[in-house]
Amino acid sequence: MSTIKDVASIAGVSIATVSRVVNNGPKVGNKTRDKVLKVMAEIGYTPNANARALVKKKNTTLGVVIPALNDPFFASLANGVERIARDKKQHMLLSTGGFSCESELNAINLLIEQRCESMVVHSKKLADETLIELSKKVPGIIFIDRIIPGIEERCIWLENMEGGKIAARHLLALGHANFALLNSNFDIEDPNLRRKGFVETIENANSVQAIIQEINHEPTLKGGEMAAQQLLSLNKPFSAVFAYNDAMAIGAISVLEDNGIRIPEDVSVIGFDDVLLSQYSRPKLTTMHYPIENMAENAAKLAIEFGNNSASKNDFKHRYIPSLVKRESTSSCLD
Amino acid sequence: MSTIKDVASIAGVSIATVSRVVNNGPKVGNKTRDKVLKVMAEIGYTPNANARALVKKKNTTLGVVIPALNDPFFASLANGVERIARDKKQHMLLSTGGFSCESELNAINLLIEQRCESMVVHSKKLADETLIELSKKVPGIIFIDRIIPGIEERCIWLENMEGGKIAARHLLALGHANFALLNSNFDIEDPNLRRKGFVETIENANSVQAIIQEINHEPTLKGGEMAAQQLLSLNKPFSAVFAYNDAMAIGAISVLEDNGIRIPEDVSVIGFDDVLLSQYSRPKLTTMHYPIENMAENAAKLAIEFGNNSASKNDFKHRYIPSLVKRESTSSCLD
DNA sequence: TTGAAAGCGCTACCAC
DNA sequence: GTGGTAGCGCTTTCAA
Repeated sequence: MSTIKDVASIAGVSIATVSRVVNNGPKVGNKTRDKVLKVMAEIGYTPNANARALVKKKNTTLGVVIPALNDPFFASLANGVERIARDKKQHMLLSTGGFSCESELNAINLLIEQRCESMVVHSKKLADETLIELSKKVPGIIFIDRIIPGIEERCIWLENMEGGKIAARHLLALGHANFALLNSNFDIEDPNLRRKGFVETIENANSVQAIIQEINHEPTLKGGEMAAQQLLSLNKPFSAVFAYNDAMAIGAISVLEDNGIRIPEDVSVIGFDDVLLSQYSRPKLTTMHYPIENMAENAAKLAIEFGNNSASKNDFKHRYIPSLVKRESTSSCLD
Repeated sequence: MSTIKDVASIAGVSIATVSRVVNNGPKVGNKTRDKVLKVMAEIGYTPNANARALVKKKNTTLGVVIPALNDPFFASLANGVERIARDKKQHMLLSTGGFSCESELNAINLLIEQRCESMVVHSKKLADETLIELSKKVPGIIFIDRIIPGIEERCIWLENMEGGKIAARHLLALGHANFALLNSNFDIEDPNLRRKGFVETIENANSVQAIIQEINHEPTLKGGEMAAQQLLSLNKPFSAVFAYNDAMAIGAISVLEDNGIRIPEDVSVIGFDDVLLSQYSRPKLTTMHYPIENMAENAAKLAIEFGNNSASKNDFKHRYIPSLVKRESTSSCLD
């Protein structure tokens, strides 16, 4: 691949001049500029971003860490970040962190090696202290979907407990009293918070004798199916299901329907996340809207500002509340 | 951020020695190694990948270009590439190419600037000649989901026409004679090829008087809804629908059902791609399986081999044929 | 086993 | 307007 030297020598100018025209620098004669441009086109010169980053001590690369790509929730996250990257003429380096401590740390280190000045990181496994350490080392790092005491200004998060409460209130208002909670078995905070909000709200309600059966599984379509199967085998009555996410909800619905249970006539189901899929499932899924794409956009903007040391502190929203999207999978309890 | 010099001076050794321990180089005394390691940990040293890439004239970065992230089909593609990247200890740089010539070229150039030695590119808009030019400049570039005459060894593609044929044969075998083709209105080759295979097969069949109505829309859920709406308003009989992709198929099903048409009792619907969603739609979608993740993995391996000049030509599969996945959305024509 | 030094491709500063 | 050149952080000879 050709270098700036090649261009310079063919065009008969110095590399300084070539650099100026490449960077649209000022003070370049028109004929010189044209000549250089012509040579660049002829030999197909493309500047080396590594060399540039090295001398400028700065990248045009925005890093993202998500657990995996093939999950619509994380795809939306990445998509939000990507949009901002494009807006700000940055590139996006994506690194998947999987679901373990080590791989999350690896993914982040990779971005640091590339000297991404800004990064949006979705980490659930790493300890608070590790992340705080990291936040000191990398000024432009922002943690999404997590709240870390002490560095809240570097975090963007959703109030999971609120989500549980809102879902419970909705189901309670519909007259349900026998609940099933199909929760994630991942060892992270979110399922606990959602459960807490859900359970507390129900227990504080005056409905006599509300019961809640909880079953934990992988937060996937498959996991939802298995959880529903298990729920059915328990053989206890329930008229409302709160699933950890839309995937579980839809998996559960499919098993429930296969067993002759009508949604929402016999059982109401509510999901979480509001991924695209939930609008197209049958029945359309009632769910808690998680504004992840919007959050990701803000995280990316914040990361870039922090990376530039230009964070304007005040005008950023860090805390988001999910909202109920009422569709077709929930209805009044007919018992 | 600290550099190799910092480590060297604190540890009281030369930068050459530090470099050796960082790279697990040979011939480093044990105490020296330990001392250096200790300093690195203390000051939180992370090697600068840009500097490294500059001198080695080589990256550990595998580039990918896809149109967008928030489409499950492309997410699968990226996921396949990512898996191989991880296997081969490479990083993945993702660049979105959108749906225009300029943005596709931008996306590719970005990867070239970063000097990715290997890249998997999904380009539908750029001309063959441009891509051939590119393939000369970048030895490790592989084009996925496209076949470019002259550089077939650098391409991995699916036989779209075959897909259309197989879908048609399936529907014909079920006794259908009145067809609707809900095709993509994108100006690329795929919809044309799928149509060609579909239409030819039907016309060559001996069924008297087969009719095919074609409607074009965006290849999305929304587009499928609109296409179905339009189809209904045509007021002509049809008992089988071949959609450009699963999203359109599912969008169409939702409109059809809203209009009291039962799937598959009244109308059979077949999709294309076999994205995860199609397993969980109701009814479960009959579709053409597009082994995109597998293709992407192979593309990534190929890209890495070509990037290393070590392409072992013969043992790579370049041409893929879609296969029918029979689920619940198609059945015999009862008319 | 270790160090000195050249040089990767580029930007930015200083001369002219 | 243009050229010369130091130096970004690192790897890799070559010597010692």
